[in-house]
Amino acid sequence: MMAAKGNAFSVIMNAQKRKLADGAAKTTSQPAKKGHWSMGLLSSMEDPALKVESDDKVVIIKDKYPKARYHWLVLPKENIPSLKAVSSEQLDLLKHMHKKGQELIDKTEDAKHLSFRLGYHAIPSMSHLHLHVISQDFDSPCLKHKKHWNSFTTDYFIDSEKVMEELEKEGKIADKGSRNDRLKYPLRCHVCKKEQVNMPKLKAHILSHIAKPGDKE
DNA sequence: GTTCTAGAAC
DNA sequence: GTTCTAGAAC
Repeated sequence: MMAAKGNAFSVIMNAQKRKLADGAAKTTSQPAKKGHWSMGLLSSMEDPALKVESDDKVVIIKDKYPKARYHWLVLPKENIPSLKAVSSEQLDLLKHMHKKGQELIDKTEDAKHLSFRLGYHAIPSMSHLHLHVISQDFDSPCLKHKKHWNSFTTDYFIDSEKVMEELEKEGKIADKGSRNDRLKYPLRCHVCKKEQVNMPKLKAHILSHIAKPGDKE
């Protein structure tokens, strides 16, 4: 019988493990270095297990922790840290990313009965510009917390069209840092807008909105 | 971004 | 007693 969950030894060891996890990155609060978790998309882009397709400008990967039945990321090969670094110069690139995402949806026969959204997070955790392409079932074991939910169902999630429109009109993307509070909004069904008391209830509820085989369109 | 878990909520 | 969430991780 090895150490179970709560004894003094495992408590100390787990605390130590956690320290080491982030400790590799910083000694003060400075820009994230290579190897820090926020740089993880760089290695994910080269992970054959995640890679879906690529061309001369972009790579498409499966999200490592998908929040729905289909959840891809479209990333430019060019190193663009975030929307803050995007100018008119990249408008064609953003259009191309959107087109590649939409094409992938269109050729995924199994997803024909699902709706999709393409968009960006207002304040992404991970560096390297990435366009989310995500089906709207949100049926996934990786969708666990309020933060997950609200990041895809409030205006913390900004449709790709809106971003491209703003870029075309303003020549840049205004800072969306003020949208951080969206992550703390109450849990609300994205289809019928009914508020749910907690995540397990929400997850059970949204299943009722997914079309089942045999349902009419 | 995830993991882990203390303490609140039930 | 079990479920669930929120905050630390330097």
